[in-house]
Amino acid sequence: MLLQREFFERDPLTCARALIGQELVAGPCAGIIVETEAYCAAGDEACHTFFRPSTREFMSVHDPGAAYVYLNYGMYWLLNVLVKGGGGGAEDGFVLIRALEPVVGIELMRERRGRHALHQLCSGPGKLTQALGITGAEHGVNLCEGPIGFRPRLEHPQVETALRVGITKAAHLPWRYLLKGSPFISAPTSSL
DNA sequence: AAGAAGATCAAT
DNA sequence: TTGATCTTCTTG
Repeated sequence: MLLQREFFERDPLTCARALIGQELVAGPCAGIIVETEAYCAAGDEACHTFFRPSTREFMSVHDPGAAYVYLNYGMYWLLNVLVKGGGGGAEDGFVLIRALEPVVGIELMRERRGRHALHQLCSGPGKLTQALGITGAEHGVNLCEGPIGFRPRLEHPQVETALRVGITKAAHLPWRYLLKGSPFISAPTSSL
């Protein structure tokens, strides 16, 4: 059973934290989410809605739980989930899926990635989409219906926070969430 | 029409 | 530390 709409009817910070320890499933592959980041539609200069009209349009026409997939640096697909806590302001936004612990379909992930080591398969937002076969073709699809979606997994994971990775604007906000002690995260944590 | 910026990654 | 590579948006 996949996580349903009501899970994504919360603000980005709450959702980003709640997704840690859950499983991301994509067809024959799956992994435990060990790293996410929250982006808020209002008051967050790093969120695409701040400088991209097309992203604001995307938010307005899609339901919570929709996949927001975009090409970064001309090379890598990044997967977000649209969340809507209501109000159309800071309660709405996106959660970026940044890293997984590979669990199912590991051989296929290895083929797609061209890497063998477990910790090199999904330890970054561009890596995990490649490992799971997620591209722009999935942009806009709803993740509550499969074949891509989220499965409940860990009951009470220990979650840590840190600064978001790779951004220049609003870089001081501690909106990165990590599964405590996981060796599968994308980068060392930065101090707050 | 042209340019800049960008939520990355792997090789040097 | 650097190069690869392309979409979106802004400026002329």
